[in-house]
Amino acid sequence: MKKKATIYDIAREAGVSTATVTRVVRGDPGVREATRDKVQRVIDRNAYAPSMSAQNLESGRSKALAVVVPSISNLYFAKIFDSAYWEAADNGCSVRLIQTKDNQAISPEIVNELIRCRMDGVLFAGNIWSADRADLNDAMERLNHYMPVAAICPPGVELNCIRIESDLLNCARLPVRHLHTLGHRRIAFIGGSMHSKDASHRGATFLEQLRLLGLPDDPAYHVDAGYDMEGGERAVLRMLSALPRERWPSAIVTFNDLVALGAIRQLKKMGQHLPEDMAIVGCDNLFFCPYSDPPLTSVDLHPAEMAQSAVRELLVARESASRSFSILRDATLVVRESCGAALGFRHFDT
Amino acid sequence: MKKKATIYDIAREAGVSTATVTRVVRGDPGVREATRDKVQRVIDRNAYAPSMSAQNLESGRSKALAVVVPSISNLYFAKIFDSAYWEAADNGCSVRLIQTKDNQAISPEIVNELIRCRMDGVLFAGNIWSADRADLNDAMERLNHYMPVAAICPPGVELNCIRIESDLLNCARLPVRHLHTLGHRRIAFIGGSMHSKDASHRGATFLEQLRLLGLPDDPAYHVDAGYDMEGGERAVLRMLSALPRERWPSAIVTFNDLVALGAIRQLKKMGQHLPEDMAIVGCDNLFFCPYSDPPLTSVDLHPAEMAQSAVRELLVARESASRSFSILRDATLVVRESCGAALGFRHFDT
DNA sequence: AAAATCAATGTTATCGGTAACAATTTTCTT
DNA sequence: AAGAAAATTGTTACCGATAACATTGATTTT
Repeated sequence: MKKKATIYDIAREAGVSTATVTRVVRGDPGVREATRDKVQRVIDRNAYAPSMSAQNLESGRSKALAVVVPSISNLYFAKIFDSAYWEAADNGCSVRLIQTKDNQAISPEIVNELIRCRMDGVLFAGNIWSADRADLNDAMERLNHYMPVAAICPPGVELNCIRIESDLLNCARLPVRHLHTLGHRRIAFIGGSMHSKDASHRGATFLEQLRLLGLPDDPAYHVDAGYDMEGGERAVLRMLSALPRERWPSAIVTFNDLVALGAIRQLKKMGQHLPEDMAIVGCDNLFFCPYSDPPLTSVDLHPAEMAQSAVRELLVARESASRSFSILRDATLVVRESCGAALGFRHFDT
Repeated sequence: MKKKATIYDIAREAGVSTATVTRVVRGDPGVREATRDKVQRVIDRNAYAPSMSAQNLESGRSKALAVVVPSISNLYFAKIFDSAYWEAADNGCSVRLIQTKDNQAISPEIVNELIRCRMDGVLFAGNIWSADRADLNDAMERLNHYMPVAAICPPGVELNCIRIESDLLNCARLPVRHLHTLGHRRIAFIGGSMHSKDASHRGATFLEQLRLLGLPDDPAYHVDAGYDMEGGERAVLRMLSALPRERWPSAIVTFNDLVALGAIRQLKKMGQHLPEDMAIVGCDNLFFCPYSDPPLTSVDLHPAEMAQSAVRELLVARESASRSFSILRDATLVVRESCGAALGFRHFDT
């Protein structure tokens, strides 16, 4: 590897001052054509580009945001990052991706890293709010010294930052109402881990909807399913094994599409026909929903739009002072065949 | 936002020199307990952490790698990034994700950005090698001034960098041989865009395998399918519509699992039973393969391991000089039900 | 008690770039 | 051609941290 060129190397080799090199690099006016050419040739020959560290140090700004997620291999978070990435790029900002090791906490190490990088803003997605309150407040406090903070979180969470709220109310209401309209009366929910506040929040909202419609909220219809396919399979097996056939639900609302995928597989293994014997609704509207068998009805929380809003607000907050407010983007139910809408109204309460 | 604290602020407020602050931050020995406590309190009160820009400038190293991919929403690239991220983290390195706008080129802007950031290394995934040769060599040349370069690419590509080769030979050979063993004689390939060298390389390898086994390499069995589900649907429709029923293939090898998913849907629409009427093999072994209907047999190129190797080599190359060599990780065929292996040997050559 | 040793802390040049201003040319006036 | 104005180009302090070295003060040695 050749020695990395600095602006001094370029200036010396071109026989000009560093200021002139800067002018040429930035395309500033007020440089004689001949000088510009001469300097540009030296720049090209050395593959020179000004060091970002030096620029950031000088300007005191990084022109970079951070997005903190549990895992980018999770399509939901990938959508969020992707959207944030391009929205920031449109505004001349880069985005750094930070993954959390333990899958949930907002650790002091991460806070430190964010501060060290002097980010212009940070967006948290994934359930940081289930961390210990004191730790969380402390982290927010520390971060707020240096940068605006945004978080995609359930409604009503107390967080001293820009809150982009997931529409968990509709996330539970839309599928339940839809299934109710189709004639379903025994509706089950297989939700994420009950240890997560996010998941239990969804579970609570789900139960509330059942009660509003006067439907049975049998605890046997509400089981922990984790966040993935295996969880979905196990949850269905556990739930149905524990119930006599005549008390089986006629519809299952799942925590997300992955859980739904697992649930579908397990139901098929148990000889159920979908959607005739059992309706299924997922959440996140991932790319494969139209391609599952049957095509999966799913709630779309519009993660990309939430991320876009978050980035916009962060960029605004860089300048101004307002730091704590919330934004909500309504969820949408995307109806496909797994909920059995095409079958028309039927009364499932045998 | 409070004024961001610098090491000078901390030093002044604690009544010590900057050197002592640095010592406390790093936990260096040789600081009196009382002094350490005093300084630490000021650090905590101000949520101070040393500026990375300043550190990088001083040390001349960024301790950061870059991973350049077309889109992180693509699960294959997400796996690569994820793996690179943690492998780098284990070695005290961070990883920056860069997405390419046009989905394939290694643009001068990206090269410039990489140099500006003074990355310690860069890993390219996605088909940069299909760019114009002159541009590509130029970009490599420029990058090599500043950092080691690695690329995940097809075998045999001429690239002046560390090449982590995808095992495209087996990627075509394994499914074709397997299907042949099961009795299939008319095997089709619906591949990525024919404009991409990667895709055409796979197509060529596929045809070669057919010839080696003495199977027909009818051009009608080889159609462009893009990279996603829609492409798979269209490709199947186009291929089968153009053929009389008796010349339909009995098996289809697809470019990747997404294309396979689309193909499966289209085949079902056309009334085909899978895998009895038609065997399908995908590629990438994505998470949903066990959950598709039928569960999808797929080739695994082990992207995570490739990324891990790439990062290791990049970290080694930081120190040493060797810069151009290649590594190959064998592909694996993961047999599930979509290829009909469970049905036993049958002769499909009606 | 003076000298030597060691522990704790301070000083300063430096990294690569930019901003603000200073200095030098060049071009234009009259 | 002298002086003014405009166009180029150069100089230097600074951004925040660290390394290398310098200094101070305390403790031990003789």
